[in-house]
Amino acid sequence: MLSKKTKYGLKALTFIARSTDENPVQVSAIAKSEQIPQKFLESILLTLKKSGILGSKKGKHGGYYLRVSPEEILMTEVMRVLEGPIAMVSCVSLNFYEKCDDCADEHACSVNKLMIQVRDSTLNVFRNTTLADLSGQN
Amino acid sequence: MLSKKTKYGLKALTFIARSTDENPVQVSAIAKSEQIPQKFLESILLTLKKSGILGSKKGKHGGYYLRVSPEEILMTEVMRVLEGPIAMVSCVSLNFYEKCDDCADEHACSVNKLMIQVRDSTLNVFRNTTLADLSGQN
DNA sequence: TGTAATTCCTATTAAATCGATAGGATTAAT
DNA sequence: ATTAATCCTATCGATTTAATAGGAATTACA
Repeated sequence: MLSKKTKYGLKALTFIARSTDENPVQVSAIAKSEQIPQKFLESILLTLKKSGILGSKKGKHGGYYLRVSPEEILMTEVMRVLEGPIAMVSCVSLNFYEKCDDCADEHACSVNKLMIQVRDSTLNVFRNTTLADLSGQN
Repeated sequence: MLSKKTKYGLKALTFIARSTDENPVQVSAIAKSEQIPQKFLESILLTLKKSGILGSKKGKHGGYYLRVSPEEILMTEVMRVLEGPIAMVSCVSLNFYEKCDDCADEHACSVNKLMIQVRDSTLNVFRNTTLADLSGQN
């Protein structure tokens, strides 16, 4: 299941992408509009900032903004930052690979084979979807 | 992430599908071969039995067996029994649908749109994979 | 220069879930 | 009867998740 962190993060990014204002978007505005607990949202946007997807301005009239245009923000990147590995088992993860301890030979493992297919089909979606698609700018 | 329950369950089903023995397959044999805690595996196989995928025979020389041939056992069914919903959010689940409380209009929700695509691409894999594929009988 | 408004940071908590274990009841073969 | 297997219920510890709390740092602007 998708974590609320990811769900809130995606909604927030969509909100920011849709904003036409000159000024950066404030956490309070997003929280109110999207019904997200503000303090929780703060920490999520901070994560997105540290990963380089968002930029921020502190102090009065501060807030968050996209560092690049929505068309350039791929779901692969967003999902990895918010949700972690895209693969359902780490032994088929491209970016977070780890060997299974209970599995001698990966290539002989039936779960491995299945999960590679799931990973690839999911990746195919995320690689072909940008924030612009989410925010309806295409 | 895939739960260990599902991972163990898939491995166990594969093991049973590969068994050429006349007699049903015993939990102890699977546990030993696949390095799965036996008591945990017991409860997993029981779940698979209650769902109708496995049959069982009690008492001495008892064990578990497939109720239909591997080619007829779809991953959609197995995954739903072991892991639950295939969708990442319940508002796009076909078999476990639930409305989001924080979301007024589903069709206007950017997360919803994205997760429908992920669901469909994952379903496409599970609908086209049977236990026979996992156990290498094709 | 002071005050208000905002992001930034750390710690804590409550609840839920997961993985595993324990102990025994029930059933069937020999 | 005895043995060996599934079946059933309950519990436990660890981890993760979602959220809250409190305040430090920074900036705009009067």
